[in-house]
Amino acid sequence: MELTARKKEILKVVTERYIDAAEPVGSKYIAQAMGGSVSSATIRNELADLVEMGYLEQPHTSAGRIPSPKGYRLYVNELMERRQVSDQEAAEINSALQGKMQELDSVIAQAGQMVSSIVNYPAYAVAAGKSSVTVRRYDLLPVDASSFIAVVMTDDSRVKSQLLRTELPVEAEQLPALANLLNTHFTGIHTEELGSKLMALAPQLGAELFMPLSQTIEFATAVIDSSQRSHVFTTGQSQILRQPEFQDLTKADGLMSLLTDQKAELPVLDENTPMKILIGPENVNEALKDASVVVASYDIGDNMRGLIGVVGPTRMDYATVAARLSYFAESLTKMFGKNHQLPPKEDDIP
Amino acid sequence: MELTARKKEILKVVTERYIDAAEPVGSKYIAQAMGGSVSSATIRNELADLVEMGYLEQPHTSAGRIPSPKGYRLYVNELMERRQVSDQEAAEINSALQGKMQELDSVIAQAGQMVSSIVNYPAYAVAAGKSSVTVRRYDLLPVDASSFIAVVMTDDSRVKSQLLRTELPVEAEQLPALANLLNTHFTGIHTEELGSKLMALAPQLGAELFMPLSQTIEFATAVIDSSQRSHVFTTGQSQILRQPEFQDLTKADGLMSLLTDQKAELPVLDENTPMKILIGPENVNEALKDASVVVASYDIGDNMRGLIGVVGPTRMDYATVAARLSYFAESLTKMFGKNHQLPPKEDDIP
DNA sequence: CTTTAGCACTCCTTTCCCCCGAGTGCTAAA
DNA sequence: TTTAGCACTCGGGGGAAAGGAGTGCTAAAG
Repeated sequence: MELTARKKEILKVVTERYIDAAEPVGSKYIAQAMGGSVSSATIRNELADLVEMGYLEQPHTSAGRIPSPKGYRLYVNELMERRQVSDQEAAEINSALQGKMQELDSVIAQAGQMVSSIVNYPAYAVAAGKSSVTVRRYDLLPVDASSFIAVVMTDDSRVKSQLLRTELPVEAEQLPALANLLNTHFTGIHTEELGSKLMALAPQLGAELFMPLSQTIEFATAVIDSSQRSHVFTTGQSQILRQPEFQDLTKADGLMSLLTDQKAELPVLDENTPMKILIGPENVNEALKDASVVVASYDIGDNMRGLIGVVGPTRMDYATVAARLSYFAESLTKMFGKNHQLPPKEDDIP
Repeated sequence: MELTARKKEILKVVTERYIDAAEPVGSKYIAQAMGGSVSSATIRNELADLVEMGYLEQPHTSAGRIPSPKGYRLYVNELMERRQVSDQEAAEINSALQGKMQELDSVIAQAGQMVSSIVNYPAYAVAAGKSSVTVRRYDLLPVDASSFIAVVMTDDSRVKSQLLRTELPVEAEQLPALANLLNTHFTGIHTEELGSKLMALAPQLGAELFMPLSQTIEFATAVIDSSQRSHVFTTGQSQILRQPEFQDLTKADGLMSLLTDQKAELPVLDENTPMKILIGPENVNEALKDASVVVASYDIGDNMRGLIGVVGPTRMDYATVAARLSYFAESLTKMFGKNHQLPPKEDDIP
């Protein structure tokens, strides 16, 4: 059977109406919405076809129709009018982004919050880690006899520091030599090698040098780890309780757990994809089978990307969410790009 | 009317039964639970008294009784058997705490997670900030012509660092002098004074010195701010959906919002109080009026305290939660105390 | 071949009612 | 003061019935 223009129009009307009202849509409404050019009986014939073709579903015999995931997919791909954010929305987004230039993770988390409040669904923001981070440089600063500060700068320009306590006293004079050792042997290499290289060097060093060296390496490893790990921030979880489809506690529970305790399971985006819409069963995660996700990415700099996603019912307002989300992502890209350097990055501990 | 021993026993039976079953408790059950020494009719007389005295409530005329907040309060204060954590529980807690010695905020957030999974209620953890933090020391490290690293150490022994980009080139040779300036004029003073002092010094400095100075001060201000701000971490929110009393969506929604988007509203503990139980209407926050909170504090060192709280229905199992929470808090205090110094603290960005 | 009016039919939802039973409150006796 | 006895209350469960939105089919019209 062929998907005529009229069938598509009907599908569009059904989808948009269902997005709005969360109730099955009847033939009479559709006929009216289409300007009354055809009767409801004609519509009913078409509806039967659309059900047969798998674009619509019927909760029960005498109910109206709702879009199936396949129907949503077609709607999103072809039928949906790509909305533009209004000037007012754009102004709101821009003003919200103003002066928010803080540490990286904080900006990212706040972006999530803003998106959630803009679209009225829960949102999540991922600070994607670079795949392989190495240390570019070490500095050691004397504090007192039993402690010093280690400063580690990574090749993605993050700088982290920590106060380290030593068991044996360390002479302030030894620190430059130690730093020199670190900078010659322990820069530009991956985590695993750090340990082995340390072991290789161990015999040549006395305990009073080895200990602070190993502490610094341990710290550097932690820095790299946290730099590589993606942190996920979520907000607006309570929004899902306000959606009629999640009045059913079991569904809400699954989603809620996902959004609070299993954030890492939330869908991400492979490189080069600016935005993606995942509808119901298209999601891999079980808890998301009854939900949809819109996720977009933005550039941060130094080959790094941020991710921002919105979780809602399959019935979610894709046009609006997609428009706002992509505008938002673009704004973030611009914002990070403007200071054509990296933004002043700060340590990122979740 | 007097609160006889038997009345108290009845109140205890009712409370514990209700905690367990979440259903109103009838006179027959109580008579049986008390060993059958008295008849249900006698119990009914007593129950009527207890209702009159405000310790119990009756959902409707022909239903059993449930404890009122006042009843819970008496139960918690007097009747509840202070539970000890079992050896097994203690072992679990201890093993969970092993090797978790990471950065401060991370430890604290994890503590919240552990508590939540131990008690099966949502939990929150607060990293309480010190009231007035000042910078103890500055270091400036050269990077290249247009950037340098600022390292700031606060008087609560946190060390933070950031890469700062300058607009005008900075000579590496100027940095020590600049650091010296900072260390003489900008240590040990509060945030507000930092700015004014900077202004006072401005006329004496050229732009190529003033800019990096002011950037460093700005960074120091941010460090102090984030050090003073309390960060709240929450987990296990989805647990509340599993409580029968929160099947009512509106109540669940309020609590959920509180636990996800208004964390700052969660009750804290004034100094010197090791643990507190807040029952239903005793809570100030509207969303918590139908819930109870058990919150405990532990010592971190340097006069700092951490807070850990559990949110549940008023019917929550106070004895178990309180026992586990206080054991947990004590364990944390011990853990932080063991390294009688501060644990290696790391930068804490939420 | 498509569209349309007409109409019987389906099935969900709401409402009402009735009954059941747990539990009470009261009375009167032990 | 305690207890047995008993009438009474009230919420909850289970149909049955009414209501209504919407369908599917048929037959006629375009």
